[in-house]
Amino acid sequence: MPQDLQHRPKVALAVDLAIFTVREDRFQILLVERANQPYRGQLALPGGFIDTDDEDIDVTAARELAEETGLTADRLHLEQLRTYGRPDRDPRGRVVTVCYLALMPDLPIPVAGGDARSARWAPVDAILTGEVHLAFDHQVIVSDAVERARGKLEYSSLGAAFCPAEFTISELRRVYEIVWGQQLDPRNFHRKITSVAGFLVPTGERTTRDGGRPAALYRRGPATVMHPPILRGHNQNHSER
Amino acid sequence: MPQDLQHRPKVALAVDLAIFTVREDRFQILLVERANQPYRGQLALPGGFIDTDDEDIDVTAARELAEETGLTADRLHLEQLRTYGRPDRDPRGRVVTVCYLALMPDLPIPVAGGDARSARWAPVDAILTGEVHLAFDHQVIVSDAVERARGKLEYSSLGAAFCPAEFTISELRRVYEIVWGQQLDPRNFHRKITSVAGFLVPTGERTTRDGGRPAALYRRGPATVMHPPILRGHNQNHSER
DNA sequence: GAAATAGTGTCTTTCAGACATTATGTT
DNA sequence: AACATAATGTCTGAAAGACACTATTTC
Repeated sequence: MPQDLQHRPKVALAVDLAIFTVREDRFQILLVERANQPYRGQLALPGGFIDTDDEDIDVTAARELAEETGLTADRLHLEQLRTYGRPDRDPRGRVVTVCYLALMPDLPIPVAGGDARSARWAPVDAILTGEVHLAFDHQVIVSDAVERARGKLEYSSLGAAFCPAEFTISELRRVYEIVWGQQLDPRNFHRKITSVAGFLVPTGERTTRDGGRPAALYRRGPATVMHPPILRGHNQNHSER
Repeated sequence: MPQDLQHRPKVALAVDLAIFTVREDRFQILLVERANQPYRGQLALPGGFIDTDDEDIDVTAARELAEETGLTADRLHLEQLRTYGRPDRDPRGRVVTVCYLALMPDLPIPVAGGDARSARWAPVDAILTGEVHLAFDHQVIVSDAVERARGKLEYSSLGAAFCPAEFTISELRRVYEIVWGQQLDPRNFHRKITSVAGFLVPTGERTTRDGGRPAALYRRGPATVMHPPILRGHNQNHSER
């Protein structure tokens, strides 16, 4: 049994990103059109192979996110999702990919990154229904990522990651409604979200950008977890599965 | 930009396992003593490099679990935890490891697998406190794995994964108490756990192995998620973080 | 004024937490 | 009988869901 790495089989390791936003009243994900084979011309998740040996994969993901969106990782949420390693997932050979989940607000010029590939937003529904087809096993990855993102809204302050730095309660509620595809009662949402200490910090400012009575502006507070969580309806299967 | 994998830098890919059980009234994890350098003689998580190119990493994890415990993966719970890829985590060079979390009941001869390495159970507390030191970054991995396991008990039927095929409500409650390090009210636990449809299926049998009045035996039902969840006390920080 | 949205309050039901009581076995 | 644990029931308080009402802006 060899003690060094020379005799170990090695694999190509990729990092892929599922970058979500809420844009034009829809829950959307950033896709790129592949410039090269395989799957040339098809849509896929942005990502790439790891190329430096002196970099944590979390850092690689953050760097690629910055390349793709022009945003540094400290400005938005980035977390590891899962690693996918089916041997047949890439026709070129064994490629294992570590996937990350990122949530970002709808910023003016999020796309058109440094990369030459053309990036675009696509509604997640179109992918989940199979209406839009993706390269590799990215369909499955998107499905997992959406489930993770939706679940996280229940107990974390991550909904605010889709909002600009300062936002109103209504704007935050709209994010929840769009991501979950479900209407929420404005009064109860307001009560629930403001009752969590440290979750939202009022800026003191007000805005009328949503029309009607001016709404108080908030920014994200230090608290990240909500306990107990907001639950999205009872329409989920409690029993069977 | 090359289209094949020949020019891609590759890494050695490992699979490590965090195998938990409840044994002798303690929450324990399976560790092995390393037979080779680096960290020879030190305790570490069981695992190894992927050696076949035609195998999903999930399958690799299941196979190694079987080698280590003698149990097939369909008998116990196995899920991917996270991938760790700090460049300095292995002194031999770049090794990325995909870690898995496994939960198993306290079986008669779980250890003494086919592998030559000596395996042993260790209380997780000793690792979390730093009392027991582990090789590589396995300390961090165990910490993440424990947090995942504890959290999963809140909303899933995974507590039963620590129990034998047939178990009483009290035995299941003891699992929760030991994993969470927290006393639970027997009456309330009974009410809560039996109220979830499809969670526990009564076998019709009874046992007196716990003393006192005979308790009904149950086995795991088809339902896997509990909604709403059982919460472990209010002693967590709801706000700060 | 009307229309729109923000924010507060109230009522009801559900459920967690605390705890009493009864049931059924062993010694 | 005493003892141990199982199982069911009751009470209370907190919080979710449903919804009425008031407040403050624009048009």
